[in-house]
Amino acid sequence: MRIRPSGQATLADVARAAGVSLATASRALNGGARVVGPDLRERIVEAARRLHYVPNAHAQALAGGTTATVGLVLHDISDPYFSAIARGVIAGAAEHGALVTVGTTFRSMERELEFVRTFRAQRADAIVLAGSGFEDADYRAAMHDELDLHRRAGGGCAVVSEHDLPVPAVLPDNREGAADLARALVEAGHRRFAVAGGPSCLTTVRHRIGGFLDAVAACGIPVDDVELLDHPFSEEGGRAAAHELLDRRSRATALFCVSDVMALGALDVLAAAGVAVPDDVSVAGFNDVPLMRRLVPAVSTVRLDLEAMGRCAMELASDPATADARTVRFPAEVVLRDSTAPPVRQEAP
Amino acid sequence: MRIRPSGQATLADVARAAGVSLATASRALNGGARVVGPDLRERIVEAARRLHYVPNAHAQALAGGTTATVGLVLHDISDPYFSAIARGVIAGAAEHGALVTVGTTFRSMERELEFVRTFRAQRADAIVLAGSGFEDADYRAAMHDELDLHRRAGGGCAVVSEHDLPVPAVLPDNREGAADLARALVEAGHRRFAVAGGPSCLTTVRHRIGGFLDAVAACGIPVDDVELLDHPFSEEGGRAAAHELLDRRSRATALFCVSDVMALGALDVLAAAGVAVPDDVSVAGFNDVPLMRRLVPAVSTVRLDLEAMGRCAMELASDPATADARTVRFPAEVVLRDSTAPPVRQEAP
DNA sequence: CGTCGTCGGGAAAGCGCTTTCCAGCTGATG
DNA sequence: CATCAGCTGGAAAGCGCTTTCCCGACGACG
Repeated sequence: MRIRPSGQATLADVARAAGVSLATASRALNGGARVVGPDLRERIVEAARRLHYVPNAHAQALAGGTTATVGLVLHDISDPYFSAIARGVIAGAAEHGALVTVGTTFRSMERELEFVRTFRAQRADAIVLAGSGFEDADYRAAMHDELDLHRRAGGGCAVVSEHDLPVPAVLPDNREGAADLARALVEAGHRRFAVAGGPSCLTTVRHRIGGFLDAVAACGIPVDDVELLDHPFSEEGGRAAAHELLDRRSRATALFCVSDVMALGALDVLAAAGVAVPDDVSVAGFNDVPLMRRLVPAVSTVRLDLEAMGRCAMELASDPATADARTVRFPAEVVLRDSTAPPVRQEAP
Repeated sequence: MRIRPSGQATLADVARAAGVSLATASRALNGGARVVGPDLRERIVEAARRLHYVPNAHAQALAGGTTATVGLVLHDISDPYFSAIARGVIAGAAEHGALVTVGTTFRSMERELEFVRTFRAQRADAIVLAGSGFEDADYRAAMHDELDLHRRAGGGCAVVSEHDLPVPAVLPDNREGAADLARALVEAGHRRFAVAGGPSCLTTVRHRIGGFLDAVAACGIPVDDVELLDHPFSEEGGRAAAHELLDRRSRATALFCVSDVMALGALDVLAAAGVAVPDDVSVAGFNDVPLMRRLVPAVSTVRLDLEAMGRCAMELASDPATADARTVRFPAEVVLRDSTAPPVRQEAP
């Protein structure tokens, strides 16, 4: 960005000021394997303070081969889903004394790959991919290569959510969670469903929809009767889905949104259209982002412990014992609140 | 964290594979000031791809003196206030081709200083401090020194919210916003106020409370009658404040929480205690974090364009012309929603 | 009293890259 | 035809640090 005239005191300056060699100064300040005489040590530390010495992390990384940096790739940091995960990752990294660099992709495969390359260039100790993977053969192959090279160079990595990559992964029970939700809705008496899903190129979306449909089918309800509303994986997408639902005068009694933010958008539109939730239609989301509990009606959803997942991903990525692709599953627990209820409308035949 | 056996292809490998010198390889891959013959260039790029060459960012930084990195210090990334600011900073940085490294302090002055030092060590191009500063002489002096050294070394920096430091700053109109809110409440008929504030060592808190009290006083209401509830600057703090309010059987008709997350906590407790909002007591927050609009009742607050503020801070921090301490003010706009209304309860004399 | 082991210190070799400076070549010019 | 720009490629000097290897000094020991 800008030219940086060094201006900073270097270790050589400190060594000179203290009247010792570079080696001694380095040892005194980093407390390496070797010990430095207490008197010299004192003098060096004092000189460093006097000169406002700050080691150059790049030089250290270059010379020492270590960085204490982890790269985190996610879609959008202001999305509560990702910021919860990020919190976990950052907390986990802090315990390792590492810093987290964040790349936000806004769901672009290219940007995702680019960030991973950048993190490789930074020689990040670990790379964590949050957010689901794309179901795209080229993307998967490219990402596979990148991560493979990264690991071969000694770096760790982990993904949150299904990526279908042979790397350590934190896997929420998307399928099961969605299936449980479906069963709960069927049990409550629902027979006609609508599903608002994001772009089906996202693995997470496919799994959640898949789990939901399978369970519905298992309950003896023809899957073809389920209305699929394909819209972006965002609040705006949720809005669009609700609009489509209204436009086609859907007779669905329950709407499953594959993510809470989509549910948020849908609820907004439904409320504006005067559709009562849950009386006219039940609505459920997925993730149990903090605010779902607080809305009126409180939104039914499927809970995931996002922060713990982030932390776990960080552990997996930094654990050298994870050379093999280990996998940690996280349970998804259905939380029924006020936005879902048995269908009450008398339906036409 | 771990030892990194290099394993990666280096520029030297690429040069050798292409049968050229280091210099040429570097020039071909970075498109520097000098041109490389198209045939050689092609050969080099091809070799780089074949070897999966990724430049070592640390070596580049060390040799070139440039990093394209910005350090962001904030309290908690999962707090919507900060994640909105972070989004702005990250977006701004992306436009400069820079990456953002995030340090979360959880409101610890020591950690804040430590992160700034770390970012200096990384030779970050810019350092952005989000979240308000602490009103602590030692902290201020230390931070002043750090930032001064950083800038003297050619780095940029900026702060969001009042820090009382001679560096570029993005200043929300905390005082005015709180004062406007106070006036609006007085106009609505309120006379007895309670203010839930975070620790008064935070500048932001002081300004918001100060602005509120000044305006109240200017309306002829004795400031001593305003109940000050001093609790942490968090949802938990908001809860505690509400509890205190209930415990002391306060007769306040309006509760001003200095931040939305505090209001969130307070509303939760009030609802649980059967206190009706706004009928029994009006509640207002500050920041207009996305979800405030969605709660029932929708929460009155003071809007700040957080993302724009983050973006602006990034610009200030990266603009070399900002050597002098420039300041950009952001307006704070009162947004009255359903959580505030004229007091209706007949009050005892 | 000579020798060996140990310990604190220094010299120097890189880590991987950018960039200056220099050399060789081409083509234009007097 | 000799000379001089004008280019393109290479050699090498760092950037600031860690770490290996070496060396001198000192106490212990035979």
